[in-house]
Amino acid sequence: MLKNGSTARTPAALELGPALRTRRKALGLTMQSVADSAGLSVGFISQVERGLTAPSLASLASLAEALHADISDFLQQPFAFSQATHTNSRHTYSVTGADVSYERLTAVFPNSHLHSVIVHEPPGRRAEPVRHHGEEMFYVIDGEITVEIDDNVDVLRKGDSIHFDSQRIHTAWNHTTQSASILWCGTVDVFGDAPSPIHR
Amino acid sequence: MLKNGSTARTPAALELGPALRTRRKALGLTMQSVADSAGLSVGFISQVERGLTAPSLASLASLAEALHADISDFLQQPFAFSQATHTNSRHTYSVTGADVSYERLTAVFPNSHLHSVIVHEPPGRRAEPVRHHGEEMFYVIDGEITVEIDDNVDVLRKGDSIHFDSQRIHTAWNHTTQSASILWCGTVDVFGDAPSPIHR
DNA sequence: CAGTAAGTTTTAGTTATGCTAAAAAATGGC
DNA sequence: GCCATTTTTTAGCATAACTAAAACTTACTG
Repeated sequence: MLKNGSTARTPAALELGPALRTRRKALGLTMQSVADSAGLSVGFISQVERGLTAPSLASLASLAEALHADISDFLQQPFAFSQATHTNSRHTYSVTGADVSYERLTAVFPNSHLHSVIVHEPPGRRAEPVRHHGEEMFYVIDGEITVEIDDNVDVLRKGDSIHFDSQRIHTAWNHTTQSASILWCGTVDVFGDAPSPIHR
Repeated sequence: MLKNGSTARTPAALELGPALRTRRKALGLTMQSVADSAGLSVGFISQVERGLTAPSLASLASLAEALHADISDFLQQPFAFSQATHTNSRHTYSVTGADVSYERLTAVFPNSHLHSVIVHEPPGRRAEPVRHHGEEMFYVIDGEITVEIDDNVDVLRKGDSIHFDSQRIHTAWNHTTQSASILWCGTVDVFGDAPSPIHR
């Protein structure tokens, strides 16, 4: 992989070993005991922790389990950022054609996952059902909307909320005759900061 | 790995392929283009997506990058779940001693990362500055609060919001004489549903 | 429907590396 | 100093990660 240009910045790999070691130490365990409970050899643990070798996903899974952690705990890199937005000075997006508008609440920083918008949904408009990665949460600031997840229909009124796995087929619409304001929050990149999803 | 008792439940592996495929489809990409940008072969992509083979961490990293996603997005087992909460019927927590109260908005499903609460913050109360993994977002439903991130102080009023990396040292308090209601949303497990990390 | 182009699956093969076992080297009481 | 424990190093094997190319699908186009 080293000769492969596209992987030049080898992201997580550099941190993986040390992270595993830190975790093991935090639990006060010896390489031997971890090796045993993960079904691997001591020497190998040593190699992995020092980044001399990368474990297979299977081994990493065993390791994580032995360390009572989640695989993903070892594969992320931290970063710092923060941003506030204020009611009056918020930039509003409108999709041409539709009369929905969005106010963006979240910033983008390397590896940020959380995104949030206030959506002003006009009466009647109905979006295509979709499914994709991530999770979402709606909180109704004003008005009412109907949410359909798989075959489950729910009416949310002011102050209500819903939280679901985006892999379920979902859609929502404003069934009333007045505009609704929704605070949407999720792990899905709705802004297309990352090169945007192309739908046919 | 098959003979290894401790890995019996081979967790993520089973879902990894499909997850990658879902993501690729969501982006409207072809195996060829993904293969190219990840520096891998088409056939291999096919094998991986159908779970016939497991990619190495390095390849998985390239893949994730090509799919504009984070490795960890693919290593969690998806599960289907959704839950709505309604204003009147929401369970309210109160921490004994303090007079803050919380209304929980999110559900827990395996590997869910998104958590959300409505926090009713009484005047004056001030929490310890902390830093930890994850991201957070506040939205002020009612009242006002002061948020301090690193050395940056911000006053948020009704309708304002803030989004930040939890690794920055942060704290917030209600500087007014009236109660404030905050919608808090983040990737941090504030409920302690997941087995908690062991400190020291 | 034939013709072809784009996408995906299959197959067969090689190379690389994930991983082990065992020996060497630290580390650290007593 | 020595012995017990933990970690590092080395050498080597076998698995499976990965490729290239051919076969199969699907869908469009005149």
